[in-house]
Amino acid sequence: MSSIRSDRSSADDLVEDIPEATVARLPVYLRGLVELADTGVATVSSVELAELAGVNAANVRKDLSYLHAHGTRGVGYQVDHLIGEISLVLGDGLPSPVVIVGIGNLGRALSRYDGFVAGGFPVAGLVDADPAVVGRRIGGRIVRPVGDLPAVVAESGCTVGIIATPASAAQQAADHLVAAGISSILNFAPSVVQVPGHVDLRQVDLATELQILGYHQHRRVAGGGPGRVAG
Amino acid sequence: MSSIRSDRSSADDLVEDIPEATVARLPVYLRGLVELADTGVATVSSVELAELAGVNAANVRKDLSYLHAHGTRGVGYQVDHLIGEISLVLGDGLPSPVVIVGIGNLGRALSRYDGFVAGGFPVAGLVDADPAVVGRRIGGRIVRPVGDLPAVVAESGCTVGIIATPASAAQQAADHLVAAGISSILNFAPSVVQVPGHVDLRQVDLATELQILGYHQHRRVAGGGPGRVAG
DNA sequence: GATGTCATGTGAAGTCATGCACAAGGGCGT
DNA sequence: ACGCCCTTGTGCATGACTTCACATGACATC
Repeated sequence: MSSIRSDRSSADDLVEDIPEATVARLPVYLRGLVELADTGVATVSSVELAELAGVNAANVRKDLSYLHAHGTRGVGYQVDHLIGEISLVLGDGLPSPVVIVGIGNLGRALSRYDGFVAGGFPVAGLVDADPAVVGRRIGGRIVRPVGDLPAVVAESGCTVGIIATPASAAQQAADHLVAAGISSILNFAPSVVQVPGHVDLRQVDLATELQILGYHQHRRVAGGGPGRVAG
Repeated sequence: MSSIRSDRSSADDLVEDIPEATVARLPVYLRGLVELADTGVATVSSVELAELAGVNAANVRKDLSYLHAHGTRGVGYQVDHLIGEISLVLGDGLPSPVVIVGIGNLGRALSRYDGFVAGGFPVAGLVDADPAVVGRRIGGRIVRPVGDLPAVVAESGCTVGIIATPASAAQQAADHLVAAGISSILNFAPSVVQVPGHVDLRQVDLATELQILGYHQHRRVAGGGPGRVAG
């Protein structure tokens, strides 16, 4: 495993190439581990952690093998050590402030969302294109115009942008964020946006999720029923 | 393709087995297609649709081949026909009301989210465990106690539950929803919840998404530093 | 100190998804 | 009516991820 790509690096003993699927599970592991640590549990087996995260135990072991977080055979993994390793990999050592673009219903809710701060992602600024919204005070923060985006980014050194605009404004918002130097974007708008290759974009689409649920439900009722219900 | 699994059914010409990855893309296609239809476009090629959805063209064709939405060679796909087929597969013919559990910041935002109604998912009810919240009027709807969940579900015939509670209450909320007869759950709480096999559960986790972004960013800066791109 | 028990780490196989490349086929111009 | 061109539909190969199964290794007990 490590020998395969030993050609490069291994000088920096940091993460080299963690599969996306694994990366997506690490935060879930981390949550479970923190919970365990709060309960005073010192060690955890891959089976326990797997149960906590809702995945296969072998999967957990393989995932953790990508980090330098080795366990002890016959015992398990050390909870606090694992927390440290995963946090390190996720870049959680230093908090990354976020800026939220689009202060509508969703944007307001996100501004006040405790999970951001708790997860090391304090809200550094709020911007909106609507002059009627600019200047308002949301969760102790003043909404600034989109034109201030570069300034907000520069002041706070924030690196993550959250798009909470309507779909029609999402691409513009993304462009502004990219122009301001943001390199990671979380897009809540139901719209496909294009960004340069050096920018990382993730989509969180409520409507899509519901429609996927709708498919399975529709299928359960119509497709799985007796020859198809049809009402 | 059709001959492979002609052993069973083919009597019900409905969808039989669409890959998850395809299902996840269908809503994106649908959005693009509706947009095209609004612009008056009648036909679309797989290449155009692929660009609109941000995926590969062959992927689009393969995806659509799972539906009974065949195109015309040399021409492309008929936009309105495609819209009909995808809507049908996603069960979008009849709207599925949703009930939201947990009326905090996020729950309130979701209650007022226009995308739900537009996507055929009208909000049928709001419930919360906190007596201080119960009785309040949010977006024209009264918040009811969790105990009313079975009644709300029965009245509205809603089939989708949205969990917008804190993580600590998520499992309880899920249990209540399942007990009330809900078969599809969208969980916004940062917590793994267990549901019976006949219930479909999808996770939407803002903190996790941010942490995934954090990984890539961290990696770009720290891991990729000297000796690789770095800018 | 030897031995049994337990959990990790990983090779290997199986499953799923992606993308290329090309044959099949329909429409349009001449 | 013929043939060209364009786009669909899809076999196949590649790659990514998951899961099983087992050997490796550590700890505790006797």
